[in-house]
Formats: sequence, C-alpha cells, structure tokens
Amino acid sequence: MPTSEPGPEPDHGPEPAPPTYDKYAFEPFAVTVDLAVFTVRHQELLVLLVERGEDPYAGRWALPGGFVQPREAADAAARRELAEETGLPQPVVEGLHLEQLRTYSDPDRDPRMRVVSVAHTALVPDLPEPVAGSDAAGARWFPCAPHGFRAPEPLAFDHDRILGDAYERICAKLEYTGLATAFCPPAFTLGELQQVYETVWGTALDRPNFRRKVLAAPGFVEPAPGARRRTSQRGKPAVLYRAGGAAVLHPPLLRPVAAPPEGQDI
Amino acid sequence: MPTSEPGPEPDHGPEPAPPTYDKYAFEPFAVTVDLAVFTVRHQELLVLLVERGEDPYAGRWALPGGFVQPREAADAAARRELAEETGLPQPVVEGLHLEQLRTYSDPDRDPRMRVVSVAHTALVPDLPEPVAGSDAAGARWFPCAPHGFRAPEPLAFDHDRILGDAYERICAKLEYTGLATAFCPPAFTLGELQQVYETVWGTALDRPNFRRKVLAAPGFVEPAPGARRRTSQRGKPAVLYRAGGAAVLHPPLLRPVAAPPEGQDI
DNA sequence: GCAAAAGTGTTGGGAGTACACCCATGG
DNA sequence: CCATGGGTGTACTCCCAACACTTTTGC
Repeated sequence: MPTSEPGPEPDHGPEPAPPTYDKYAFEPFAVTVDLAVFTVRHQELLVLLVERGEDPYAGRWALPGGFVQPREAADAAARRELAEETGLPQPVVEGLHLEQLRTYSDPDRDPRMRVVSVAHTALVPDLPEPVAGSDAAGARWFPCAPHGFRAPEPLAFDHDRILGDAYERICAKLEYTGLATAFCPPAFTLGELQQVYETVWGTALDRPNFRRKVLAAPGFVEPAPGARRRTSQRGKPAVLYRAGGAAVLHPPLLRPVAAPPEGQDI
Repeated sequence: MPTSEPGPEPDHGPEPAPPTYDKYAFEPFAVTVDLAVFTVRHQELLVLLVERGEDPYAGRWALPGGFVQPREAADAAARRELAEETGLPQPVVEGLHLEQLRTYSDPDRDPRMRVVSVAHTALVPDLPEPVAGSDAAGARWFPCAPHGFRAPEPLAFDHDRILGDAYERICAKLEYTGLATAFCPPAFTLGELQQVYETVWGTALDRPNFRRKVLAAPGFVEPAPGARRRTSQRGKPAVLYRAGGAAVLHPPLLRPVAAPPEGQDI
C-alpha cells in the first residue's frame, strides 16, 4: 500500500500528496505518434515507410511519425505528421480515415530516452505518388499483402511489431465496419470495393454474393450521383457508389474460413 | 515540409537533426495508466472507483490509476496499480485479465500539466470486497449495468468518457472472445457463465441455445475436475467447467438484435 | 409432490453459398 | 461474335432461435 511513486500526483492522488509538485523533478517521458499508412494499388496492399537518416537505426526503414507537441492531442499530431510526410494538402488529410491502434511503452524501445508511442493506422485511396520529398530522406510504398511484406530489412525500433498489429487490425475491421471504403476514391464501383477486400484478405470472393451482402448492410454504401464508369477496358460500365454513414455493418461481411479454427483439442 | 517540431528527434528524424538533444529542453509529458476494473456480482456489472482526496476534482470519484514509472511498461504499471488499489495479492493479480483500451491525450485533460493516460480494462471475478484500505481515501464498487451507471457525481477528469469506452469494449468482446470467463471463478457452471453475459449485455438469453453455442466453440470452456455444484438452493447441481485456451470464439456468440440497426435511410 | 435449475430433443424459418444465367460494352 | 466485367435469379444446405420435454435436487 505504500505507493512507490515518487512525487507528483497529477492524475490520481488519494494519499496526502505534497502540496506542490515539480514537473521537472523526474526523468522526462517523450510522447510520439507512429503511423501505419496503408493503401491499395494494383491488387496489392502497400504500406508507407520512410528511410531513417539519423543515428539509431540510420539507413533502416521505419513507420512515419514524430513528436506530439506540447499542446496537441495525439490524433492531431498523427494527422499533422501524415500531411507532412505524404505531402498531401491539409484539407485532404482532414477527411482521411485515421484511427488509434495502441500504445507501445516498452522502456527500451528507443535507445536514447524513454519514448512512449501512440500508434495509429491510416487508410488512404491510391495516391498520385507524391510521397517522397517531404522531410524524409526516402519515402516509399512497400508491398504488405497478399504476397507478404517485402521491405529491405527489419524495420527500426519495434515497428515490425506495430506494423503486424496494424495489419491484423485492418483485416479484422473490414469484416464489421465500412472501413474498406477508405481505400476507394470518393465514388467507386462494387467491383473496386470487392478488390479491396480480396487484396487485403488475400482471398477470392464470390461476386454476386459480395454484391448482395454489401447492399444488404444499411448505410455501408449509397448510390452516388454521376454516370456509370468502366473499371477496365472491357465489360459493362458499373454503377457508382459512395461511402454511407454507417460505422458498423449489420450484418458483417465475414471472411471465408481458410484454416480450421485453432481449437487445441487434437 | 519544415517540421514545426523543435529540437530532439528521438524516434524519427529524417531531417538533419541537432547532433545532441536535451531531454529536459521541453515541457515534460507525464504518462499515467487508468484502470476500468469490472466485476459481476448479484446480477450487476460493477466498476471500481476511488474517491479523490487531492485538489483537482477533490471529493470526486475517479478510475483508479497512477504514474508509469521511469523503467516500467504501461501494462506493468496497470497491473501494479491494480494490486495496490484493490489490495489483492500479487500472484492473483498476475493472472488477471488486463487489456489496453486506448490512450487519452487531450492537452487539457488534466489542469495541472500535460498528462497522457494509457487506459486499460481489467476483468475480475467477484472479489471478497477487500477493495478499500489501499492508498485510496475511499474505494467502492459502483453499479454500471444493466440498470445504468449510478455514481454520485460526474467522474473526475475525462473518466466518464474512458468508462463509457471501456464498457462498450467489453460488451463487444464478449461476443467474439472468451473474455466472460474472466468474470467467473476458476471453476464455474454454464449457468454462471450465462449470467455474466446476461448481466453485461442486459438481455435474457435462451439457456439451451446458450449452452450449445458455448460447447460448440472449440477451446472456450473445458470440463473441470471436481464434483457438480449447486448454483442456488434448489435445482439440479451443474457440471463444472474452466476456461479453455481459445482467445477468439469460432463461431462467435452474437448478441441478440435489440433495436433495428442504425441505417440512416428513412 | 412441487418448484427450481440443469440438460436434451425437435422443428421451422432464414441466411449464406454455389452456381447458372442474362446484360452491356470494346475489339 | 467473342471476351470481359456487371448484374440477377435460384436452389440447396446448414445454422439457429424457439419451445417442448426429461432429469435431478431441496423442501
């Protein structure tokens, strides 16, 4: 019961805390954001990485990210960093899908000092490759699925783990949210939407059934004004849709079962 | 492209950063953990709150929590705080279900200084009320569901929001994980398990179907050694089970649909 | 015997899958 | 007229919600 915390009690202080606290009395924490930015292009799921020019892990690739500023919330910092590192105009970035993943707080995750990082995932439609040229030495999209992650080396810091968690999360979220529309342009065809699912999950889906399920989920997509559009050179032009307002899908679009579930009996 | 971050680049530094960084050059961040600890007792979902004795929000109730120490990961800090505030012995706490919820980083969430809090949820079986007496002025279980949250005042800081997020999360996680067993003692009956679901969700479930679904999900529960046990005074004693090893349920136990889904068309 | 809780059986409707089939367009 | 992608229809299967029924205990 004697709390081993020294000093200030900024958030919770049931015990008789010292009447004054010194913010600078302790080893400071730094707080950063890291971003796993995904896009889908040419039937591949890509993730944005930047090449480090600085000492720890110099020359290695890493997730983009940076410091949370003194009067900035983590999600605002993530949005700002995303704008800076992709070169996208601010208004575009404001509308993008951005979501907190989780926080990584291992004391030794950065060799220089104590850095707690709030990781986020961002989903963007196929961008006109403006990526490099921000303040990163190098910046590139790397294939991530369905043919496996293909980056030159292990990533800096614990970013391999963060990227793995992020990929797992978006795979799962495609099932029960309308997230997939974030990979598509403002108006898209159901064929394009299906390609997003097939690319991220790495599985083929039955087109008629996919179509029915998407249209059966209220608020997932709604008809978009404008003429039909052709996806490839051939074939019938498809009707355009835009993202609906629903956050969660009822009923969900479940992934086809590939391997038998991991029951540990036999 | 000119990064507006001043100074050190501990995690990501593509630009020509200063060759040395001063950890103390900036307004320091504090990192805390907050805990939403739930239990089920007498057909009620309860949440553990502590009464603040200190100045900001003095006298108000708050989620337990505290500082992350300089060489401690966030989940370790959460486990330590949980042990301290509940008075549970360390070995018991080590086995408890604890999970990161999300991180709250609004710059003004604490009036004194910049505090970033990594919130966690913890699920415990019905404890022998050892709660108060740790380092909290007051500590109590408050009803949270199914009859609504009934605490004396609004909670301190942004803890109302954290608690709401935590409740939503555990409701959802009961569907597709074996989480509900964390509310039960080591050996439990299927009737007790069903009561957990009914209490958290606030809905009645069909007993025969519940039983079948639980037993059909591989690794959810497995027979426990020991004699049958009586849940109440009357009725047939029930077979005992213990938690299986499965993390996710195949197939999931879906909540019965109460309200029509939130489609925004008509 | 009766009430209460555990456990088993049965059945009808609905959802999802796997197809076959037609439509529109470019070459 | 054929290849290609969009869109519709249909039948079969399996799951599952609903409810009846049996079993085991305390009083």
